[in-house]
Amino acid sequence: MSDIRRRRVPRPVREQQIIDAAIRVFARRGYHAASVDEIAEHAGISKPMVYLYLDSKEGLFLAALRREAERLLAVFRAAAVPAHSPELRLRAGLLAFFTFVTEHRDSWVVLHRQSSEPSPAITAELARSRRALLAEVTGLVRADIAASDGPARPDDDAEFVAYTLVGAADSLTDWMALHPGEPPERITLRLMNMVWVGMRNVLDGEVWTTPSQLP
Amino acid sequence: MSDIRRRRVPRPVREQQIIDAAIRVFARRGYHAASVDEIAEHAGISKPMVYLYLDSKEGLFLAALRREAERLLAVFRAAAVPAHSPELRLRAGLLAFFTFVTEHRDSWVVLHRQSSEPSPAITAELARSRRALLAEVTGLVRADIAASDGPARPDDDAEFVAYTLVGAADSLTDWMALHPGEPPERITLRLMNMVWVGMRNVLDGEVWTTPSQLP
DNA sequence: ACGTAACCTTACTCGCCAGTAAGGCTGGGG
DNA sequence: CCCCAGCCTTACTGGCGAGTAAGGTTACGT
Repeated sequence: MSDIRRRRVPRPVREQQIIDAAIRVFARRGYHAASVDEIAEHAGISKPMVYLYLDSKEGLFLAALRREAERLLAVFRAAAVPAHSPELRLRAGLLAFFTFVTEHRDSWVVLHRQSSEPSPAITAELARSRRALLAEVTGLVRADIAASDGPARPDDDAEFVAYTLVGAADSLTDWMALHPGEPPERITLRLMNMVWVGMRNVLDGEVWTTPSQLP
Repeated sequence: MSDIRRRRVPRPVREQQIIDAAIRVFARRGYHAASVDEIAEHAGISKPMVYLYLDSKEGLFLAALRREAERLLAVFRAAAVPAHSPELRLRAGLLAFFTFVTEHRDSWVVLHRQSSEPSPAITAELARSRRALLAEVTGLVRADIAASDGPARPDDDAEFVAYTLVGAADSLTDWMALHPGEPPERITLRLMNMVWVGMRNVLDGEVWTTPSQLP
């Protein structure tokens, strides 16, 4: 788009352009249906360049995956700093997440909606990135437990809560698509509202009991 | 496996066998990487039979999708009957869901972990099945609102709660894989515990407020 | 000025797999 | 007993797309 039609771009720049294009195409078509030719074209380049710089289709996908996973994790970590109280850390983390998804929808699609791909390497990398996020949230929850006065709970519980939170946030990602007006702040607020009290219940070992006898 | 090697199986039976095989293979490989040949082999048959009965690879996938979506929805509906109180309905529904996933893991993988497939028809069908589940849950939540004494809440809230619940349950599906011993009953209990109070908060319009000033 | 490394292209090969043509079995109804 | 409807097979075609061979072109350092 610049005035000078920049041919002959240096490698590091071109690599990022290729990854940018890859994310767009992978998000739209999925790993298998995406063709390297189409990605090359989006990057304003021909196919052999992709192979020269990124080795293979799988290598390209992995590079894209890693870059975006890194981005998301960085944003989350930067937001949920230990300076805040547990509640505010969680709130900030959720807000950062919803904001990221809003602003980088394609990245999110590639990051999350691509399971059951053939290559073990890809499956592994996908799992790794999700685990990293889960670990971060689990850490948050555990910190909250440590700060609270209740008895030490088994790790299982922190993990359980983390899975619930991440899954809920993930699904609300779809809800956002249905309500384009809704700002991330409102979604975060509602989710906090819904989840905060119950979290304390689980972590304090309080048990929900069936209000009348079971059938 | 039976004593008589049953060649020449009647069509309706064979169709179900093909769909059974398809679910196993699609779950393992994903839509694109799965080959019709492999599915045919799993069904103890040759490829043209698949095309004769199910038309195309896409038709086969759609048939599998529809059958399993139907199953899951039926199980959920049967459990969450209106006879119970809202809480017990939700509990029963969640329990049915977790039980289904435990017993039909492949079906669940095909049903949920297959987005961003090329064909619009498949994307549409996948979305339809998820929407059906969400609609069911939203209905439950709405029924709960109606039963409660609070002011009429906008529909948005019921939908929001439903997305949260479905997403949480979905993600806990992964948690189950990590904790094979855990029975569906315990998972359901914990999730109810975590979510029930907060649900009331959201539906009653109570607002979580930041405990100290925001950064 | 000019060589060379880095950038980039056209024009292939080759294997895989969806889909099909052409016809062989077999068993139940007349 | 015999025939035909419905079950099933082997053996193809055709195209798509990952990966590559072979070489052309620019710009930067000296």
